[in-house]
Amino acid sequence: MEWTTEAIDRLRALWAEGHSTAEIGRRMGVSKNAVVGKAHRLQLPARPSPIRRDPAAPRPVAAGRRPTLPPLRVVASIVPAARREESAAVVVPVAAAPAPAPASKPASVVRAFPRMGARSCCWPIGEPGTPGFKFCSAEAIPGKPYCAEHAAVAYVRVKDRREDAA
DNA sequence: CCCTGATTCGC
DNA sequence: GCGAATCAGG
Repeated sequence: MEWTTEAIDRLRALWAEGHSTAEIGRRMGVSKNAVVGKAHRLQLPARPSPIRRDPAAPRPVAAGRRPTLPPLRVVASIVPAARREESAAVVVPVAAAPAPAPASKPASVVRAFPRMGARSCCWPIGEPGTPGFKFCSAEAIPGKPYCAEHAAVAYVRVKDRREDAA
């Protein structure tokens, strides 16, 4: 979005008229995030925020962006099924997945992937891209990519994710 | 689920 | 600077 002076004027006007950020976004053809972002930068008068932010509060870590987890890119490609699990978040042993430089499929990982169709646990053991890397390979729960032991770790309820991820 | 605005930070 | 991702609340 190129914030021309005209666009900024319009944003200011709509903001002053009390439209919601999403509404302003719709009218201007941008996302509401773009609107709030720009409004914030312009230091337009803040709206009453629905959320409570204790100023000196123990903010989890980073509100906006999660800490960068390049590993998830690699791991996600290893265990795509896990990402589709409803209402669940995937937890992966971080130590097991420090992504090597390339974000695109490392051949070593591809080679290490268990034969598709073999219902063996896909839980990564060791470091992807290193010689010792392998998968758990215990018998997986039918319909899940992991054995019972690792499925218990891999699938956590989303609402509980914060506790675990913290 | 839908919605709200605020904040962070990779780009 | 931009804005998606994420937050937290209704």
